[in-house]
Amino acid sequence: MRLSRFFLPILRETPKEAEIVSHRLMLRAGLVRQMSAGMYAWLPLGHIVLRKIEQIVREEQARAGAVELLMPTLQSADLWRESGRYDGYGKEMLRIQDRHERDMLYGPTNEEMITDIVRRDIKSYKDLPFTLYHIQWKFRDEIRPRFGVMRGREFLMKDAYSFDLSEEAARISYQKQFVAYLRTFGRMGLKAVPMKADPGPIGGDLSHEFIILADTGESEVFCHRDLVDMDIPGEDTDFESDLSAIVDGRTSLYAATDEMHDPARFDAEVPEDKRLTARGIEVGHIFYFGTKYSEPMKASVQGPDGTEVLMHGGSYGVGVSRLMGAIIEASHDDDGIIWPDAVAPFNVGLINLKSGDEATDSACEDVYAKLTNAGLDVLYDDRDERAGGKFATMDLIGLPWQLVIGPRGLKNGVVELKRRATGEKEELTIDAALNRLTQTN
RNA sequence: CGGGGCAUGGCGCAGCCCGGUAGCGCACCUGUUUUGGGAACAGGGGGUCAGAGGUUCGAAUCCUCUUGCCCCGACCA
Repeated sequence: MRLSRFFLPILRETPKEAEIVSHRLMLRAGLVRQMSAGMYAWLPLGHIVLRKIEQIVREEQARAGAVELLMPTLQSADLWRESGRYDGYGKEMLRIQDRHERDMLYGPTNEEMITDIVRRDIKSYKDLPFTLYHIQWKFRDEIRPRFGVMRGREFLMKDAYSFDLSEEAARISYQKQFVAYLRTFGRMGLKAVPMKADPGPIGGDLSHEFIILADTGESEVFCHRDLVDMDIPGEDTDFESDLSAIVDGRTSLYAATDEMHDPARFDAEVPEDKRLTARGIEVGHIFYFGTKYSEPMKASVQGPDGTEVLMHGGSYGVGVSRLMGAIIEASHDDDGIIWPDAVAPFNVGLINLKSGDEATDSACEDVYAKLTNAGLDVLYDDRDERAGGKFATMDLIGLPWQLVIGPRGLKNGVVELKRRATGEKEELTIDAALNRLTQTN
């Protein structure tokens, strides 16, 4: 992509409404613009990152055996009356009427709808188990939206729903999502700690939140220090095998959010030098809720002996749009964002130090074509701008690599390659730079 | 919803107390000189001063109401 033809409105000064660093940087780097309280337009650069995050979520859901579908954003109130949540959900649910004055709502979550879909066609225990998910916009009419996309009213969420014949079987589905989440967040360069959580209005008796430690986190969390730096399960993890060892390895150490925190247990179970009290950002939340929805909505199958058995359910959410904020909170410096390689909107920023200079232009065009042909996503700053502004822009938007080409270097046959995360700069020949970039990406 | 605050060009702000018809920095456009880590000079474009009503010869400025947004608390991916 040529920057001269892209839409990248960067801000030199910080809009005053942005308090936390991720919000400031998202506005400054041209990722989002606020349209009204808690609702954001995703500008091209932000949209690319959103898609990258989604893609990682998809790949790990597939690995765990979950199947994607897509449900509507608007739902009929009748389904929620059936489950009993229409009155219980409160003002956070945006309620609307269509032209026939039918009660509708903008879905804050989809347990009812997925249960309705499943109950219509699944009649036999032989069809179980399965897990369905979608990545769809949700709306929760938050009392006070804040922190940019971290607590918006409209937000993109991955929500998965498992259906099993029994509680024991459902716990296996739960474990698959648990491990999938470890991999999902790990691939984004995040250290996510699963913590015992309050099931809240979704209901149920088994629940974990996945928390990113960050000073600007909304909740206080308490955990065993060793949980923070645990390795993520490898690509070769067999999701059809028993995952208990991986799950138990995390859940056996103390970790709790403030509403579940038990100071006495914390002190008793965790040696003093391993006690970690910090703030955290919730990026995922998983629940096992048994027959909470299948019972009122009559979602059952016939068992082997011919009797009706209620399906046991769980639901598993990832805040996809929130993750972008969380990633930036975890990875930035004074100059701007530092995207982890896996979610960076482009692999390389190519800086032409002297647009209009024939030799420099043609060297840049050549490099741009070669990198693009090699399958790399390149943002080529071909604008007729001063060098300082180009460097500042590239640092702000945080692409993993910056390749700098100017007439002075070309005279000596070298270009500069900079790693954004470390600030390391290296002068090397164009061919060496191309090799380095194509081999490491 | 309770408490606090803000609303003036794309962004950051001054002007308001003490009414006289809008200004600064950055950004943007043109030209010249520049050009290797946010250039200089000259010229220029852009504003229903959040909206409505009122007071007044005259309102960004004073009064009333409304709306939007932000911050602190209770809720959540």
